[in-house]
Order: sequence, then C-alpha cells, then structure tokens
Amino acid sequence: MNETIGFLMNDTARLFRRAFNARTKGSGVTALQWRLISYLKRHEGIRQGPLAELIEVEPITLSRMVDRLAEAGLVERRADPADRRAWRLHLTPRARDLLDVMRQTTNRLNEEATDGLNDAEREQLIALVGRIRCNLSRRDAHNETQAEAAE
Amino acid sequence: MNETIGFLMNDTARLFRRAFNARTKGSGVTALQWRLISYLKRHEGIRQGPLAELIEVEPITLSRMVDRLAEAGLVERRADPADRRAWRLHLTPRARDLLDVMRQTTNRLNEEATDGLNDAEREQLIALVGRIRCNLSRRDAHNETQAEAAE
DNA sequence: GGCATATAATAGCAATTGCTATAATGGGCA
DNA sequence: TGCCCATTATAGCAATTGCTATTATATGCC
Repeated sequence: MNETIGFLMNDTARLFRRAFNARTKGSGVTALQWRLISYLKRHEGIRQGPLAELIEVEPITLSRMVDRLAEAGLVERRADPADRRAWRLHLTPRARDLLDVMRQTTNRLNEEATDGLNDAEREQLIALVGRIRCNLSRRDAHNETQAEAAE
Repeated sequence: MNETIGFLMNDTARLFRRAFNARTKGSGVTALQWRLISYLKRHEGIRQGPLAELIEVEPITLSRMVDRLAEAGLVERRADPADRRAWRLHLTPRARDLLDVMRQTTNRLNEEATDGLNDAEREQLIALVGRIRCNLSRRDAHNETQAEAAE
C-alpha cells in the first residue's frame, strides 16, 4: 500500500532528473534552464508570459531566468513588433548546439532506464503513463475552473 | 520522439505534485515538508543526516526544515542517548493526525489518476514503472561509485 | 480623441536553499 | 590517556524564488 502510483512516479521522475543532472553537470546549465530551452525550441518566438506558464514558474522568475540565459548567450530577447510591452524569445545557435548534445544524453538515458523491457512493454508503459497524465491534466483544468468560480 | 519516457514521467509526476498541492494548500505544510513527515513516519527515531539523504536535501537544509516543523509542533528533536552530537527525530501526535488526512487525499488522487484503467492495467503500470525505477536506481549507484573512484 | 481597465514585464522584499566554514563529539590507535 | 581524523549538526553568505507593487503599453468604451 505504500507503493502508490503517485509516490512511485515521483520517485522515478526524481531518479531521472538526478541521472540527467549528473550527466550534464559540466554544461553550466541547470535542469530548470534546460527545461526552458527545451520548450523554447518547440515554441520559437514565444513571449515570456506563456513560456512561464509552460515551464510552471512565475513570470518574474522566468524574467530573471531569461536575464541569466541571455547573459550566457543562449537566449535572445527580440522586441515584439506588434506589442511594445512584450519580448519575443529566441534560441541562439549556441543553444541549438547544446540541445543536440542534450538530445543524445536523453536518448541514452531513456535506453538505460528501459533496459530489460521489450518493445511491447515500452509502448505499453508510454501508453499507460500517458493516460495517467491525461487524467491528471483534465482533473487539474477542472479544479482550476472551480477555483476561479469560487473567487 | 518528443514523447520520451523521461519527459513523460516528469510531466506526470509534476501534475501529481500540483494536484496534491492544490488539495493540501490549506494545511500550512508544503509538499517538501510532507515528504519529510512521510519518510519520518516509516523511520521513527532517525537522525538528521540519514533523513536528509532520504528526502534528498542537504543536511543544513534539513536542519532548518526541522527547525520550522518543530516550531509548528509537528516534529520533535530528542537527544540521542548514544551520541551527544546527534538528534533523534520523532513525529508528534498532531503530525500523525495530519498524516491520516493526507493518506486519504493521496488515495483519492491515485484513484482519479488511474481512472479508466482496469485492475490488470494498474498492476502492469506499477510493475513497469517499478522496473524503470530499479534500473535508474542501479545506474545511479553505479555512477556514484565511478564518481568516487574518479576523485 | 480621452479615459478606465487589462496586460506584459520588472523591481523590492521576504523566505528558502546550498556552499563553505566551524563547533562539538566520537572512535581508532599509539 | 592523549592525539588525530571522521562525523553530526549548525552559522554566515550568496543565489534563487515568489508575493506584492509599479511602470509602460494596449484595448475597449464613450
């Protein structure tokens, strides 16, 4: 009974993060920064607010993360031509190079993590966890709606 | 390919934490504090150092977490009779009451998360994730040994 | 156009965390 | 016993984060 799926999932995710951190320690980039860069790759030109929501930090926190990443030459702020309050975020070539390296690291890590599982089991694992995420995602949206209605 | 198992697991674990936090917001206890209390329940009388390792924070961080939890009347420091440098940590009755409430919350949340899965699928999910955790746990120990040897 | 309200981003302050150094105690060995 | 080194916990300082307030700009309404 102690092995609830929630605890199990959190433990496993933490082991993933730890292993990932151990393998990228020398890069000078933290795991949360990788998360930012990784999302930014798929949402090139996104503004700070929406990106903060994606990686789930407060806008002010993201603002300061971008400060540091811009200083490190990994992220670039460009003025939004349609809204002078906003910035559009872009990756620099250097960030893209680092992403390629990280992608290899991630692939290797995933292979190690699923060592001993056959293809069918891997697919099933992804399908089942995907359904969990879907459930929680819906629940969450539902709860947020309730919370807004209550205020 | 973007849906690697590592990212998927992390996303899902984060949704778990978010949902859990949303349901325990009024308790005045943070998720990390819950983690401490939860481990402390299974390791009554543990010393600070080993507990810090369990919940994966630095000893000094745990020391200050215990400061706050002791002030809140949830954790008690007792002198170790065998070692005058060390404290033995114990939960107070109030913490046990809160744990009962949390356990219910956790169970409900797990049911919601696995909504739509039949018993066989739930078992398979737990078995597969458990194997992932086992793989990563071994890998991690291996890497730490390598790291120590390298120093 | 002019004004009220909403939105994007940032600054100040308080809280939390980790790195490094330090105090107190324990344990091994001569 | 006395000394050296390891271990347990904690204090000071720097970095990061979030809450709240603030600035600049946009949008809607008259």
